[in-house]
Amino acid sequence: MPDEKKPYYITTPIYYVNDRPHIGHCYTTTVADVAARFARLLGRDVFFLTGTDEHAEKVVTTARERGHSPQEWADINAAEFVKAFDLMSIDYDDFMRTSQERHKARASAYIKQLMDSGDIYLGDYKGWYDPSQEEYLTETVAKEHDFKSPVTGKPLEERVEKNYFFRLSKYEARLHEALAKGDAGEEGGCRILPDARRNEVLGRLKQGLHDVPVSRAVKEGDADWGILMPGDPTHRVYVWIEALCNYLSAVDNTAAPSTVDAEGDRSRYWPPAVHVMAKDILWFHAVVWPAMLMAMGRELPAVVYAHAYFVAEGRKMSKSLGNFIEIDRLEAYSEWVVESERKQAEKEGREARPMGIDPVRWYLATQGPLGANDADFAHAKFVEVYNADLANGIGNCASRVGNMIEKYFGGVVPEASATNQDTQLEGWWQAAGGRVQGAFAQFNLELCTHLGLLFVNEVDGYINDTRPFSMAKQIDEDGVRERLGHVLYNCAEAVRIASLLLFPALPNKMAELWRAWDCSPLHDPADPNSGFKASLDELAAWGGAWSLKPGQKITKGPALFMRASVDEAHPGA
RNA sequence: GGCGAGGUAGCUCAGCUGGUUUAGAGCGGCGGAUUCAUAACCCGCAGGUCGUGGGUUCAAGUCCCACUCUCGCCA
Repeated sequence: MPDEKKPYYITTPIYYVNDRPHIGHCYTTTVADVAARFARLLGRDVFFLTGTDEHAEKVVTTARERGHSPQEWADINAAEFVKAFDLMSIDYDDFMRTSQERHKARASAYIKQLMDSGDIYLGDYKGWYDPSQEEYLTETVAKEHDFKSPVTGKPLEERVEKNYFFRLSKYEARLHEALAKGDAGEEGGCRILPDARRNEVLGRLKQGLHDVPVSRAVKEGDADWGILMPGDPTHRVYVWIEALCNYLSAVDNTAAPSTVDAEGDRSRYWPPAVHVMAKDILWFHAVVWPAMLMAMGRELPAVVYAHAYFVAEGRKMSKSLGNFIEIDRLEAYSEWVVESERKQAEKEGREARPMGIDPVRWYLATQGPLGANDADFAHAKFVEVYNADLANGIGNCASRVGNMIEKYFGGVVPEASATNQDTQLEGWWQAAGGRVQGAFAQFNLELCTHLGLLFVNEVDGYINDTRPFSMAKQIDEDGVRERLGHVLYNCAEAVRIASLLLFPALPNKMAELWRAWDCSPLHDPADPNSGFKASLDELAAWGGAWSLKPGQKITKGPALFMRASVDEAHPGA
């Protein structure tokens, strides 16, 4: 037992609370969840943070339109995210809401520290103001519209306003250094992944850094929403800056009130192992945030991972096309009862079961835009991947192994080979199992997951080679029963080990398998979010303490994943 | 406009510093074998001008140039 578990802190962005949860939020969060589950499986002391970003001005406006206070409106929408992540089987450790006192107090303290050190100063902000919309436009947008309001067409006003700025320019050299160290994998560095994104940041960094505004002037009649600049109630902390602070505020035990008093000491989690996000907010996370941390004398996140986007049926998702894949659509998939399951259930005289959320998680985790390129969420592809990996893969394999043990050995796990005569599967695992740690260290979740699937393929091949079903026909002949037992033990043990690697992506279904096979490595077999009883190297040791024991009962149960057909009625419409 | 990535089998992609063979994998498709299993699993097949045109070299998806198309980042 490793007595010292290395902390692993992973975060998603906190999501804009005015949004409705959609596939983008779910993707980022699922990726983080899969990573967190792998980390837990590898025996790490994991802290997984997600949450909502609530202090935008738009929240005030929308709340007013709907007849709510900003807080009420934020409560309503934050609850939607909680619900969505619940649906996705996300096992986060904390859900940070920026309107919570703990965050406001700590974030405020960070800003004050930066003001005291001179890293935040009062300066002049020059910009193009659209009086009709009461907002500033960026230089680009202003130029695009010929310095006229995009809405009313009236001329924009060039305005100067007092603003607080963060001295980003001061940290240019140190940022270069930190990113270089991150590339080299050195301690204290900050690594940007994937590489294509790192290059973009580096390229932009070369053009030099300007100080960035970190406040907005408080206007007459503004709602009391957000965090005021410490010592200056005429300015509010810009939401972006404040939002970034949540990563620190969630685990900080120095600012008041510290986590020691409120949540328990979480300081061991800093710095984060990885911030996961979509590429649009990379700059803030890879440059502004690390610079702020430097200014505060804090350690930097080890990895900043910026994935690309999901598109829908080959088309970019947009409001105008109205083709956003919202949470309801993912929920519909989880409730999909495929035809083959319906028929099978009828035959067996049981209730047909929906496929659950795991197939959606699987698709997101294995087909998602983890690299620099966008990925497609298409119904036909969903069905293809579902059939190939889940129904024909782990589902079918678990089913054929379970069936043979039930049929030939009355559902009792047979004796393992004592003679070491058959090491095909065990050998495969010994060769491949070690790759999991390395792949995880590179944040290569696809490989981690894929290794589980490869092992399942190996079992399928082994069954075809050894033909236990043929042996069963001569089971009364000398030694056949014993040999058959060995073969099936190997199959079952290999499937058990594979299921460990598949668990992070398929927590519900693998937990179901473990219940059926009476071998749950979880503290509470009924709860896929309960912790592991040991770490992977122990749990997955062939014939080790956590292996299947001869004599234990295996129940075949209904198939984990029944084949779907692109032709049948589906929830994609 | 500036900087960057890339165009390889129907689809998604591997192919590092040029020469292991007739350019690979997965999925789909096609054919075969098998029956423990979910029309599944296993085995075999895909003949793709490696975006276009030049060039370097004994030898180029793999280097150079031009062109073209797609995409990303930025102002």
